[in-house]
Amino acid sequence: MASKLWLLKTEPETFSFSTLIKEGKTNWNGVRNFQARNFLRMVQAGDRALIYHSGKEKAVVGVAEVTGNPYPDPDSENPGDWVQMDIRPQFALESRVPLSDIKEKDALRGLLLLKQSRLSVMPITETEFQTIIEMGGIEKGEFCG
DNA sequence: GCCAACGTTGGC
DNA sequence: GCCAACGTTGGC
Repeated sequence: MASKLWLLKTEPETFSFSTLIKEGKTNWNGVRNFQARNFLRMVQAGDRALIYHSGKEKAVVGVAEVTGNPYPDPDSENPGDWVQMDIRPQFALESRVPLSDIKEKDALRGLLLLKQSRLSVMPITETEFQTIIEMGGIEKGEFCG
């Protein structure tokens, strides 16, 4: 099964990539948006995700790996309806990629983030993923995909 | 601080 | 089922 690529959005004041690195893993939960949930259900173990900081930062800061398939979020009123997943940090970008740079890049014009900034889980293409991490100073092939 | 986009709620 | 009002989020 080919692994998929995602972009996960978080408020760094609430949860940041550096916290993820410090803790070594986290439980990605609390998604209460139908569209985001539908994407989250499509995530599978081994998928990778860019981590984007919204708010003051507005930049992609790193890459995380999904360590297990999504499972019910016990914090929700209807645990059957909502899911969560476990992720771990893979690597931080050498330089963060600000939203302003993303907007100027032709290859990233179709990025869902630009149209629906409120979506907390969204799919991205291989090209978009590669483009962003290269903008972040990571050479293609520098990590094991 | 403001506005745009989106989601939710409630009246009809 | 429609739509207005309101709340939330996020960017500027």
